[in-house]
Amino acid sequence: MHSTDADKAYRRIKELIITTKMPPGSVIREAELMETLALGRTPIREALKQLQSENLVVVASRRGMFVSDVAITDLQKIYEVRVELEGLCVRLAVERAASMQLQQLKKVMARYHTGDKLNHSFLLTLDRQFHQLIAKAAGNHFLYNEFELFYNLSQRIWYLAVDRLNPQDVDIETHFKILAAMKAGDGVLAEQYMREHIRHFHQTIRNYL
Amino acid sequence: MHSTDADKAYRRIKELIITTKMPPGSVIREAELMETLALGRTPIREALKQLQSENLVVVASRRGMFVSDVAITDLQKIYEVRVELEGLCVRLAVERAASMQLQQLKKVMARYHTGDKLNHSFLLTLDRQFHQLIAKAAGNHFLYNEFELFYNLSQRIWYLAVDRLNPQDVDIETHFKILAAMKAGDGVLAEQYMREHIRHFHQTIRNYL
DNA sequence: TTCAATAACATAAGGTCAATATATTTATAC
DNA sequence: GTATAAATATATTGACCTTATGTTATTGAA
Repeated sequence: MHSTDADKAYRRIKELIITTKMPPGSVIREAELMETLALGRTPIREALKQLQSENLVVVASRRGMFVSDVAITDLQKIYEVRVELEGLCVRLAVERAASMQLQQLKKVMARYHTGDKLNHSFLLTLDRQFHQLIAKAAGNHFLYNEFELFYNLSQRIWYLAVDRLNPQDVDIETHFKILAAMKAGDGVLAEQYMREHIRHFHQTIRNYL
Repeated sequence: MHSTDADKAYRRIKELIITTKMPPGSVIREAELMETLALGRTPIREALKQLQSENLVVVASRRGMFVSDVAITDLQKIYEVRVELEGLCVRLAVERAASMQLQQLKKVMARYHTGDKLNHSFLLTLDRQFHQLIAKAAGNHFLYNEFELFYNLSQRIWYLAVDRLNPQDVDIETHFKILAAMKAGDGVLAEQYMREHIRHFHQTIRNYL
């Protein structure tokens, strides 16, 4: 399975934007990215166009491209959609998740006990995997696409505040509650925990911003 | 305000796909679209790439592009997300809608009384405008983007069944109930009606499919 | 009948040229 | 001399066209 240059460009630029290595509002020069990534104009352009539709890049016709800005109000807007989306995810996951998928969740959470609880990037990876597995387990690829979009937007804002954040701010504990509710087959409770978890995440960031 | 060729191509091809003039599963040839739309290869490609990210086009690398297929299960998947998304839209709209936006809704609904109730395309236009106004009134452009995506997917399936549908199947009545609840400031009730409305829409189509 | 070589075809990528928005400079009027 | 406006230079994306590459179907021989 070969991935195209356009896809490589897409993934790399997306990573740069989410981690704020390309900070919000900064100018994007096609020529610069062509050099940096050692790729042609076409794949770069396609990647940027895709990122535009994901609200990570803004294109001003014949003026320039920019990493999309992050308004203070964006956090609220992203949060209020994430809560619904991922609430739905976990509710559906309880109905549809195969036992294998629950096992995967358990395995991911087991890493929490062995890993470095003070390492930001470790905790973030864990959180992403957890949410991704649940979104996958919902068995709805349309929903999964939306989940990815909003999780990315959310994560970028997290990176904006990362220097001021404490590791214990990452609320991994609720993951265990969610998982327990899922195993018990209680979709309503699992959703409630998920909503709390996401609300906590966003409120923590808001306090530091 | 000039729109680019790529944007024109995007809008025209999207319309062709949603109205099933380009039916699900059919082959898309870049060269053919270049002739039909009298545009170059670049804008066509950009449009198709964008439509790919909206689940309307499937690109098989170096093999061909296709209008995305519609599985029977897609209706359910799209429905279950639409219900949440638009439920949230109307709930937020009740909190945030300016009085001008409520007036616009009223104006759109007034057309229902004067228009041709047996004309499918008229009713569909009305329905779209109604849902769009509410989604806009929610004051969250991230959410609005998602709304558009899922409404489009939903509408395409509607077109698949249009020949077997009766005009009275289009449940415009509930629009009035939603509007009334909105004016009364009852977000919970408005959301409940919206969910019913969307459920009704999808169940009707399912019966004919 | 099966497998390998090849031809045909479609997208992927590269590079050039064109269009346009913005900044800069220059000329003119007051 | 200064301010305003027109003209021009520059920078950046938009579009086009050519070439490369990979996939599939076909054809022919073992």
